[in-house]
Amino acid sequence: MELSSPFPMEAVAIEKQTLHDQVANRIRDLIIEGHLAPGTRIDETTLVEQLGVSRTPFREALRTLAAEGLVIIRPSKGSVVRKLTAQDVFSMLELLSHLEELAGRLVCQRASDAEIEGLLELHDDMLARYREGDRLPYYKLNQEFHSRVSQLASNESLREVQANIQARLKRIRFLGNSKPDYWASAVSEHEQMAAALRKRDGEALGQVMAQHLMNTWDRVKDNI
Amino acid sequence: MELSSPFPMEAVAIEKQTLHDQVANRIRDLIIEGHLAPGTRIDETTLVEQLGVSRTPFREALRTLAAEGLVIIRPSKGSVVRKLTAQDVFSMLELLSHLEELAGRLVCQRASDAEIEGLLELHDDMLARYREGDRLPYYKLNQEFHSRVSQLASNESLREVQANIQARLKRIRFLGNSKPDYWASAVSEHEQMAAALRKRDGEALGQVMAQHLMNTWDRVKDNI
DNA sequence: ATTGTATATTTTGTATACAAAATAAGGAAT
DNA sequence: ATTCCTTATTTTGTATACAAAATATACAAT
Repeated sequence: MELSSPFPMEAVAIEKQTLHDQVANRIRDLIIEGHLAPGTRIDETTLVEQLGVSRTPFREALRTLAAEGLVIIRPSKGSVVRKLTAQDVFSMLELLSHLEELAGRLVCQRASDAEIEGLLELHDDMLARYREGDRLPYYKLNQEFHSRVSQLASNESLREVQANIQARLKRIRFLGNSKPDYWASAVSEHEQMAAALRKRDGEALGQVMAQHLMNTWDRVKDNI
Repeated sequence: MELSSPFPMEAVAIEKQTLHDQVANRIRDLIIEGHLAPGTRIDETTLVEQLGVSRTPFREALRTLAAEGLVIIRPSKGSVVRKLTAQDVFSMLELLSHLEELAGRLVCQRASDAEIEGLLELHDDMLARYREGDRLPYYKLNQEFHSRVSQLASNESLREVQANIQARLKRIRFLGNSKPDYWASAVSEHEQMAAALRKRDGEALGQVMAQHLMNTWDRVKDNI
């Protein structure tokens, strides 16, 4: 496995995209960006028309989205955008915090010095964005940071599962960082992560990352 | 959430099964039971004929199986049964061991006395099957035991992820238990689990369950 | 024989057509 | 008006038909 490559995902993703995949991506975006609110019924006829495709690839897309947990298909009764209960979100964050804990420990064991260096640079970028108050770039870098930790843990299954949960939570996490005071504390947690990374202290890194996630829960729990 | 119900899964599964789901189940079985070996190309025309359905539900089934990680769809080039590399299996077991560790700890915190009692009974049954040398019933009870622990951890996301990984590993695990000496040591690990459960010692239970999985790796690693 | 190229065949992807549900609409009876 | 039943209408599920790739085959040139 080529772990030191900077773009392992992109390399495989070049595979020609089938219509089905494009549709899945578009619907996914609609859901994440809130154009299709949780609980909404997914109207095949209008959506199909809007996307300009036939029902066949559309329905295949729905199947994959259902498997990803973004959509619920109720046989003969249509599909709806999955609505997360507070309990759903808690269970995801609880699980995710343990996954990140594991990822943190593994990164310290398995990543090369250069890779750790790369993570720290990312962290510095984030900090700069925070100081400038550039919320969206910060958010993107944050995503990138976590997904890179996940990569560098060198456990493909772990990476997949984390990516899936992140995708489901995407909308909610964005919400969580929208209040400035929360932002400050999130940043300070990231400072701790960077410190642990520098020392390659897997135990500490794992702890902070887990804590970070459980704090996220506190931030969002009342908005669900 | 109804956690004390003995059959929460079955309750929702009653939902009328669409053809697509039946096909997915059948193909899944074919894969798990080894009738469709890893790496085999999935020939739509023959499979479709064999199952007596049209291509539409069949292809939808393939999509869900792909999302579950059992099948790989290469655009325009057909689908193949996913072949697990040693590294794949290791990454799954590494992840799974941490998930079970988490599940073990949570069960000790969250399950009722009656539920723990139920687990212990299951354990006794397993032991009886082991003494009689009834391999298949033991295997089934073992599956049941682990999936029940997963249930009683009261974290739906955790349960889903575990179930998915278990499904992917099913064939391999079956293999792992096929040698008698391995069986004995697996049983002794289960004894330790039961002991920890009786004391509600989450830490200990988590440790044994994780260890149990990593031993599984040792058992199977040369057969992949 | 080997390589290359053109053509035929198969396989895959998508659209449409038809069947079977489910839902909505329209009365009749109370 | 409310409930029930019957009949449209819409929506969902599945099969088939057509289009576009990919693969295999046949043959010529070297």
